Amino acid sequence: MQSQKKSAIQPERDIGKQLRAVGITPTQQRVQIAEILFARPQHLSADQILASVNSLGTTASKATIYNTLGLFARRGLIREVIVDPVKVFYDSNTSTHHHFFNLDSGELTDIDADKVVVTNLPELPGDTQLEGIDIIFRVRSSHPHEEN
Amino acid sequence: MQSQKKSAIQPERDIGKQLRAVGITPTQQRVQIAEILFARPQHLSADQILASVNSLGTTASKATIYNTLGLFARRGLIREVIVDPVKVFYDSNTSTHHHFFNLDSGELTDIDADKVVVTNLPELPGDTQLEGIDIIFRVRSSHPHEEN
DNA sequence: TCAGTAAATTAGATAAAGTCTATTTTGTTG
DNA sequence: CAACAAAATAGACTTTATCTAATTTACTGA
Ligand SMILES: [Mn+2]
Ligand SMILES: [Mn+2]
Ligand SMILES: [Zn+2]
Ligand SMILES: [Zn+2]
Repeated sequence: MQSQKKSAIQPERDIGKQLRAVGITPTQQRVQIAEILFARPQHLSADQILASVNSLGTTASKATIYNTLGLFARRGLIREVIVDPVKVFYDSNTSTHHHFFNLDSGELTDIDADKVVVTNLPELPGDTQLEGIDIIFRVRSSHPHEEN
Repeated sequence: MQSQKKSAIQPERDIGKQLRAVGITPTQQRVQIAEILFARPQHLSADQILASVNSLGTTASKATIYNTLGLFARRGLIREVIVDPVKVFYDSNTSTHHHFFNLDSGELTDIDADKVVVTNLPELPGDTQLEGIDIIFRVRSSHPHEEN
């Protein structure tokens, strides 16, 4: 049993492989960020991720957070969701799906792709190719709404 | 023909009525902003509207631009479109429709509602009411795409 | 082991969109 | 014209995100 692997769970290794699989060198910071995001399907802002990383042992700078999130998104490990005018959400659920966005709470919720069926599609503008379709159901918490 | 209306076109009056119809006092600045937006269906940023207003006779401050756009949106005269992470688009087309968003050029284009048919709708989360559905087709100008 | 190198991280400056506050301007009404 | 309310304004401020120049880390090959 000398030079054998330890039997303890090594999630870091797993994530390391996941990152290498898409050509990303798994640094300490990147692994931390990935661990947070990939723990479960969720929607986090850069700020939340920064806070989360720095609440654990290792810290990462704001610049690294943004660099890493951009890199992960370009490599398809996460998805950027633009629904809130003030900040981007990073979505660790990369399967095709849609969103409820609660305008009152700012909460973002997943909708399974098969819950929404789009039958008729428009033809694309000349010389463009489709990158993706975003469907957002904007909802309000139903208490008597004001206007003005 | 003494106290009769002049025969010249008076678009200001028209816009004045449109504003009053939704309970907005038509001030000089608001009318200017409305004239620019309502000239045709289009997607403009606050910055573009500010520049446009100030290139004409009357000027308006940044604060007034934002106040007015917010007011118009709340009263349903225009629609806010959230697709670009860095700025909001104000859409003078308030009929139900969807959008192409060209990620390369930042250009936003309308899609008639009847070009896209959504057959299956998800049930809303408990105690929320639907405010609207946004469907965005993200496209790229088709030249060999880079990654990294 | 260690020098050499490239990749990654970092602090902090900077940029841009949008909001807020205190003040002034404008318009209305008696 | 006086009194008042609504609207506009300058500029300070906040927040998200990017950029830059310097430092740190990690890998490679002798
Ligand atoms: Mn904003
Ligand atoms: Mn942004
Ligand atoms: Zn999602
Ligand atoms: Zn539109």
